[in-house]
Amino acid sequence: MSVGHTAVTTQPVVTCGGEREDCGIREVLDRIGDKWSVLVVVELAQGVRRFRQLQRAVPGISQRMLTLTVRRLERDGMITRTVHPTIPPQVEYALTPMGHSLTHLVRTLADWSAEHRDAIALARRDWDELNPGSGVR
Amino acid sequence: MSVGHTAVTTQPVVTCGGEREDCGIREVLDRIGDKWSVLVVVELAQGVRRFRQLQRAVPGISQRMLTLTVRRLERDGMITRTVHPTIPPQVEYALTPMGHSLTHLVRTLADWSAEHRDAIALARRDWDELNPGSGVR
DNA sequence: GGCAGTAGGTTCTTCTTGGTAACCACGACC
DNA sequence: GGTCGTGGTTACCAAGAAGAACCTACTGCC
Repeated sequence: MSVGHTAVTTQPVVTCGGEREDCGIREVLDRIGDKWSVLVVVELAQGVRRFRQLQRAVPGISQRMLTLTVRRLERDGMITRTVHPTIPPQVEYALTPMGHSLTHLVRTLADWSAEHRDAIALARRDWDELNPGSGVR
Repeated sequence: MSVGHTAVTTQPVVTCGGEREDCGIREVLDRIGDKWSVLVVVELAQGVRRFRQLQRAVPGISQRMLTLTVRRLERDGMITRTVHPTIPPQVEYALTPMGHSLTHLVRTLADWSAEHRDAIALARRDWDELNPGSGVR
């Protein structure tokens, strides 16, 4: 911003570590940014769970969404799926080490949220008062 | 809280800080989990930007999506929008302190992503080999 | 006069996400 | 014999997010 001989157009000050703009943020968000993944991970952080247990622990999730969510998490190596060939079949889901490291990340998110929740709610109220009926939400 | 006289069914081991399952994770993800917010925040972390600058810096974003994104970020108190009543009007976007704290969070996300990217890609390939044509993505 | 740039707004269409419901096999329970 | 519970799958559908294309109003440049 200050002195420049030939004008530095856009000097990267806080890049993401040498990568372009994106870094890998989009990848993470594509993975856990959906509606249910983090909730399932948080529940599995408490211990091994079966399908119905998960469904009951995550209120509002449908069978299909839970199926899709655990499949994706399994595919990404975040959880393991163990089938016991009993009748009726028992399927157990558990976090992998990588899935467990994800819980730390989730914790960071939660901490940030708790820290700024009030300020955000306040900012929203102020903004909504100044811009009534703008349709932004 | 601890010792229960009538059997504690599921003892929370890694709760999110006393709140239910959710904590504030969903709030954060609802805020930054969309396709563009983090990218705009990352770009603004480099300094003050104008509308067109942002649009050029975030490849692929449409005018409308950029408008919506900056409006929402402004509403949540993450960025400020300063209009200079010149002709043509100049509008400058900048991070607030809270928006800046968000960049730290984003950094954490990026670090986690960089650390586990390879392992995830590997897990995916293995899974896709074992489950061909399952339709999961 | 015509084009580019600036900061959007408006409308239309497409794509993705998530939800609902039905169905399966199998045994247990009543 | 009907229903429940288990762990799914499949088909269908509604809502919202995103994209594309057009519009404004204003000025400076050639």
